[in-house]
Amino acid sequence: MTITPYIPDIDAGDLPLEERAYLRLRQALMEGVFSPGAKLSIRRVAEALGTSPMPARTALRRLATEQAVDALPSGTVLVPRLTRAAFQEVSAIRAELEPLAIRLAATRLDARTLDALATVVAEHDAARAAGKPEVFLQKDREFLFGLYRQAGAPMLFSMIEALWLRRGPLFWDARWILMGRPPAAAHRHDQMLAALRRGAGDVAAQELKVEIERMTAFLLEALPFEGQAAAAPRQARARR
Amino acid sequence: MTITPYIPDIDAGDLPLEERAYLRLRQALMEGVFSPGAKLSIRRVAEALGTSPMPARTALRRLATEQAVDALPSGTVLVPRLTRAAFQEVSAIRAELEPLAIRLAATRLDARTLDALATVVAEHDAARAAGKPEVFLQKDREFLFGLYRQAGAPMLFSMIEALWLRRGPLFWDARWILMGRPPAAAHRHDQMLAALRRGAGDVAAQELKVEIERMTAFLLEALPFEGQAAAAPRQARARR
DNA sequence: AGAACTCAAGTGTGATCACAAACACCGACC
DNA sequence: GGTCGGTGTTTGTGATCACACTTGAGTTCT
Repeated sequence: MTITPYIPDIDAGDLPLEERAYLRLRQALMEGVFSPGAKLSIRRVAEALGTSPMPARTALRRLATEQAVDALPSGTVLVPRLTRAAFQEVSAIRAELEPLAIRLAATRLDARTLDALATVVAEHDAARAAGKPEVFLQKDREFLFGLYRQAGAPMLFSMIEALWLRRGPLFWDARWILMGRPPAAAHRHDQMLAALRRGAGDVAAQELKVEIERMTAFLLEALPFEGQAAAAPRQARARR
Repeated sequence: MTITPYIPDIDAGDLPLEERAYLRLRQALMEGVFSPGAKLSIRRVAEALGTSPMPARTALRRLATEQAVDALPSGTVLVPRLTRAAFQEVSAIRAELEPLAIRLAATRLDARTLDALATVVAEHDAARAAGKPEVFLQKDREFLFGLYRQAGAPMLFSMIEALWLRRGPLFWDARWILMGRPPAAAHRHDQMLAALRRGAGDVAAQELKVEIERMTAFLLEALPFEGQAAAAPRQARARR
């Protein structure tokens, strides 16, 4: 069965084709366009992108480097299927890095940014009330990354992005479950904003850490993880 | 002046040329073979690697993706020159991730591994006494990464590697300064091992965090960041 | 009928080529 | 002397092609 996935376009400026291919695939991955376990063949992706295989090849290799996709020994690329252990690992790293980003951002936030973020939280809650999981998840991302961007730490930012990227396919499956959580337990974004307004970066960071750990525990219960997967990284390949 | 740096070979098994190119460049970068600010042209790297430009191109793009090198808008790749802020950022991330790795590893260490690591610490001290900075730094890496590998967290491991990669060129310049530090203040590896032997992973993690923060503070004082490096730019051996 | 084999289509890899933009160098000009 | 402009080179990009390996379906043999 050869599926040719639809890959959403982006508002590409004059970027090189390779860069555009990379960004488009990245976006598609984070939005859960590909189902876990799907095979991403170079030629087929190129076809879907409307380019020659070359840009698709480099883009896929780059994604494999940051472990956003898995690469088989043969070089074939698969959409990762997070195991229980891998999910726990991603969450543990998030629980360290994202609070760090909050602490760094706390010293640089101004009132205007805080107000903008409060709006995002309101939209987030509205999306939950309206039963729109896509908007719900998007606003969640928007709030947190809006905060992380203020940290002024580009490397940290891209590392966090990579973690979310890897988590993407899983969260797409979990979107209904996540939105259905009791609001009281669901998010602490209001409390975080309040802490940040009074300059208590450490408190906000701790709130976030708790939120991540709580959601992780919840999903470990709620989600049916499959036994095996998360292909091993490329090793020596048999060649005779 | 076209310098064609010597790039050390690796014990490549059967890997594709692109993968080998990536690993070789990565290794060279971490060992400080390239001086900060150097321009890495695709064709020249390919020549030094003995391949066509193609594998060199993909390898450089991959390194740029994980921010191990800097990419100009034109696509040209430069060896990063760490600014003061970037060095602080890398250190702050290390201070979160590496203790996490220690905590994860603590529950999985066995006596044999601990003994092997104790040997590495001994060699580390011997290298300091003998005044061999290359061995000194190498043993330091060997000890810590030997520990991190035991964490059983592949994604965390490769993120830490990426941080060291970025820090590589800087540390090469700092090798004499680092080795000259008073031994008492220099490393807490013995204390870490002792803590791990009695199962106190949190204590070991805290030791490491303190070590990282202390070394960062030390280097922020000792290294001339904005101007040019103290040591004469290490010249790569001309090849041809 | 079940298993091993065969073969053709599909796959990733890497070299080569064409092209446009960026760059460096050197002379002419103010 | 310093600045500007033109020109030849070098650079990154992307398409195309050849090749070896993998894969899977169809066939044949036991």
